[in-house]
Amino acid sequence: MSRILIVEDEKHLAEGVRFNLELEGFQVAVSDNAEAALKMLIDNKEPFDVLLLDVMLPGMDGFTAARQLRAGGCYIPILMLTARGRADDVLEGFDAGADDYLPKPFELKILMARIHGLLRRSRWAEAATQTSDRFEVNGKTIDFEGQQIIAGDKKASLTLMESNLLQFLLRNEGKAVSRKQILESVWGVREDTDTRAIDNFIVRLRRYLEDDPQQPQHLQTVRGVGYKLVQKLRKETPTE
Amino acid sequence: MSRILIVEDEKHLAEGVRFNLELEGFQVAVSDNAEAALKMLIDNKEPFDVLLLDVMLPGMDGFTAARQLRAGGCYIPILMLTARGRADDVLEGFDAGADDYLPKPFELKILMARIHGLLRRSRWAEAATQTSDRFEVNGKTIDFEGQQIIAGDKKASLTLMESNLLQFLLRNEGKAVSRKQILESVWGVREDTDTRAIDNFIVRLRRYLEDDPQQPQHLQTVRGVGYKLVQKLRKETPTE
DNA sequence: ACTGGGAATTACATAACTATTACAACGTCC
DNA sequence: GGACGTTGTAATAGTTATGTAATTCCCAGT
Repeated sequence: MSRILIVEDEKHLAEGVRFNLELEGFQVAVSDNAEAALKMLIDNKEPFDVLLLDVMLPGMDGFTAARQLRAGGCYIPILMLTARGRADDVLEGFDAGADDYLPKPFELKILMARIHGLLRRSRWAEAATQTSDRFEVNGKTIDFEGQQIIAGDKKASLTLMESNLLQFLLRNEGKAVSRKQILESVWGVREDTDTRAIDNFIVRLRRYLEDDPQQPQHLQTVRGVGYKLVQKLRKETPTE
Repeated sequence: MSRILIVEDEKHLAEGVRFNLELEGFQVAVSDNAEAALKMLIDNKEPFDVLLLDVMLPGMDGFTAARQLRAGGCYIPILMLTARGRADDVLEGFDAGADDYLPKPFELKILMARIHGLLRRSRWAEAATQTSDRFEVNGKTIDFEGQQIIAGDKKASLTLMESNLLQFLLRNEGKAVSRKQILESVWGVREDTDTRAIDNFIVRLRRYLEDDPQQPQHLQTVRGVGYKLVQKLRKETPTE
């Protein structure tokens, strides 16, 4: 669960917010001065996910604290809280490196929404780093970002067209797609050209994917129509 | 330079904002309805860095648009603009996936500050993906601080562009990156210029990194796409 | 109903083509 | 003078065309 650090010198406000955050399952720490908070964040022993930072503090003020954090290479999301709501304050807050700014008094629901917003953004950012669109066919992993098929410890790199065609087939998994559709979607060709290019690529893809390319189980041909990629083997009943 | 998409049906407001954003050097596109905007964003032909989204729009409203974007896997930072300032609206905005919320009428300076805030957060998130600035490839240590490659007891200093390109490739390790991506991210060029500058730098990087530059094992070319940096040494473990 | 010939379709190998890439050499600009 | 970009040319990998074998399907003829 996410951890939140509150830097606020008004005890009762801090505790109220802490109570409500804890109700929502957050881990909360409270500090009443910026210096101690900076130390906690820079030590990074207890990593926090969001910083609620009051502007008016005894000693170092919130703007300065934010600036020092950023200067020190700490990019934790900062939600600034302040009694003052003038435009210049907001501007200075952003300039100091705040991500969001909430004038006091605030509604609790709004605070919660904004905290959740910041956390969500962090999650997205994190997810973006490991967003790999990978597929599995016949125990082999198809990695389009790396343009390769990974089978166990062996890797085979795909060419551009192989990759494009396979992508199209995977998008239409389970459906039979006609040669015409393939030509239009993968090659961007509209006229009916008598070409056996597709067949050739199918052959090559089968060699990557099938255990026995002669007896394709996954990349099946649909005579008179085109091809069909299926993930699971459906039991065929030839005895009838 | 960053690109901003404005979705706003009030023409004069949209143009006013556009004018000011362009003054600050942003590339700006304006759409007067959510449907067209969604298409632009999902096509992703012209990637945008921030979305300014009005809530009250003809046809699909801003909340719905935001929800559809997030559902569609688009995590662009959204700054919602609305004439209404009631708490519930703010809450619905956040719930829909907005990152920030600005009630109209707003001060231009505030808008600018918030846009810059969102962009800054994106940059930080991107920077955070590179955990360290010391990497290993093929037994050679790449030290970006000192702009050099250390191979055993030999050191070779990297030029600026060599370093930038290598950094980009390392950040996308295992992924095939297109020449266009490289041009945009490393050179900051957006138009398709027919240049072979990249090839040349690849050749030079290969001389640093590969045992046999003719047979690149780590800095592979992906014909028709671009290049791919792989750490061959690491075992592929799909267990996560 | 069974069978075999022929047409249509698909499989796959090989050849031909061509866009892309490798890389050296030359300019250019600080 | 070093760093960077451009241009020229050779090499090459990827794609398409072509040829032929294999297969499926249809339907007449027995």
